[in-house]
Amino acid sequence: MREKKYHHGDLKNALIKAGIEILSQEGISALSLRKVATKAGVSHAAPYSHFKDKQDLIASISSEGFNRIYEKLISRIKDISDDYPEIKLKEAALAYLEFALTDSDHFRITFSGIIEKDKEKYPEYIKSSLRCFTLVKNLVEECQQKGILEKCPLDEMTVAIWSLVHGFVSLLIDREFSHNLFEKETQQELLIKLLNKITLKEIK
Amino acid sequence: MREKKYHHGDLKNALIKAGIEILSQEGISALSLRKVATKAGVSHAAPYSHFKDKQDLIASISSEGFNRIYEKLISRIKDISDDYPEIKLKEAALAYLEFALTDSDHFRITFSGIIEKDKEKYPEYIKSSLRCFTLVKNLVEECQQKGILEKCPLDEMTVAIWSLVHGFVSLLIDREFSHNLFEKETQQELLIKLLNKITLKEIK
DNA sequence: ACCTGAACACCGTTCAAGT
DNA sequence: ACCTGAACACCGTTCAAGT
Repeated sequence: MREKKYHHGDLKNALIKAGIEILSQEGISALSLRKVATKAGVSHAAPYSHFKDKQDLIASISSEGFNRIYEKLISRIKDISDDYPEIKLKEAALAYLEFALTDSDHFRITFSGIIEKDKEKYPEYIKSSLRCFTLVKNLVEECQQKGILEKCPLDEMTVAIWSLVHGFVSLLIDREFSHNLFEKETQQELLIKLLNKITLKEIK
Repeated sequence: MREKKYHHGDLKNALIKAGIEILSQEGISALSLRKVATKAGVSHAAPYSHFKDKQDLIASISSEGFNRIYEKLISRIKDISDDYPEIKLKEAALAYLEFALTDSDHFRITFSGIIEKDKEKYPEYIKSSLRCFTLVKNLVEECQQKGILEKCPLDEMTVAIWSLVHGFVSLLIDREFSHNLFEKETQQELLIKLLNKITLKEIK
């Protein structure tokens, strides 16, 4: 039972977690370094022992965003038979939508482009992002092999699928679709209909 | 030659313009009410005579974002014959991409969802946004009538097209696509290939 | 190595006061 | 009606100092 020095020994992760909690409770505009520090029970200058600046913390929060999306997709498709890649694709899209709806400010900050030019400075962010892209790519490849998706270059089809799903959920949480669009069908149903505009066989 | 009282008589628009300039020159993180006021040559409290708060100014900047997108699309397709709606659709998509690339921070703030729950409070924003949506809708309808796009419910196809294009350019300016994706083809070419995943006839 | 407290520049917002 | 200047609470960041 060794005593941890300072805080609980893993202040860095505690700060990331505190930041994500603030995002879900109070939203992006309330996310400040000082509030994150207070929430983690340390002084306002303590975060600077673990992060270069606020952007550095946001980069970590964004990486964790990709990690949570990855975990969510994986746990949603892991029990689906390889015989039905179109069901995997459908469930992955729905999981993506679900994350954006339930953790919308975390989703938003993950894709806020706040990293901008210095993206090379955040290798962990790149890694988490790429892992998600690869997951989608594998799903798309399975679908191509089973004749669900056209056999064009894999990267091209992956970008098409991701762009469609990402664009839809982004415009959705930004409330760009007028309300009467969802009288007849749910958001989930509409997303699947959109996917079916690209697939060769209908996903039900 | 009548003298205008205070400033130049249209401080409100001057503030919006100043904000957009800051966005293009220094980016979103540099956009502050105080800096906007200074740039327009007034005191830091002057904006409160024209905007309720910072969010209210951002709502106006976002409305202007939609207006500029609208003007850009219109001027790009106005000389194209009605016989080629697929060319109109293509040029509109390219214009959308162009705006996002050249004015990326203005584009980002327009879709930042900063309006959030109180969107009803910003009728001008809704109006500008809806005008863009309607423009796209008309293009999609023309394409459906000429057999370029499947004849499903109009709103459904419009959402599909807008989601695909919006998702692609959003992920692009957020640098989510790894660099080697664009070795063989340009961003423009890739966008058209994505569109062709949805169209019934190939757009060249 | 990790954290604190004081310090500084900057920000959003309010309000009494001026024209 | 429109703008100013002072005021206040809050923020990001730095730095000397403490353990």
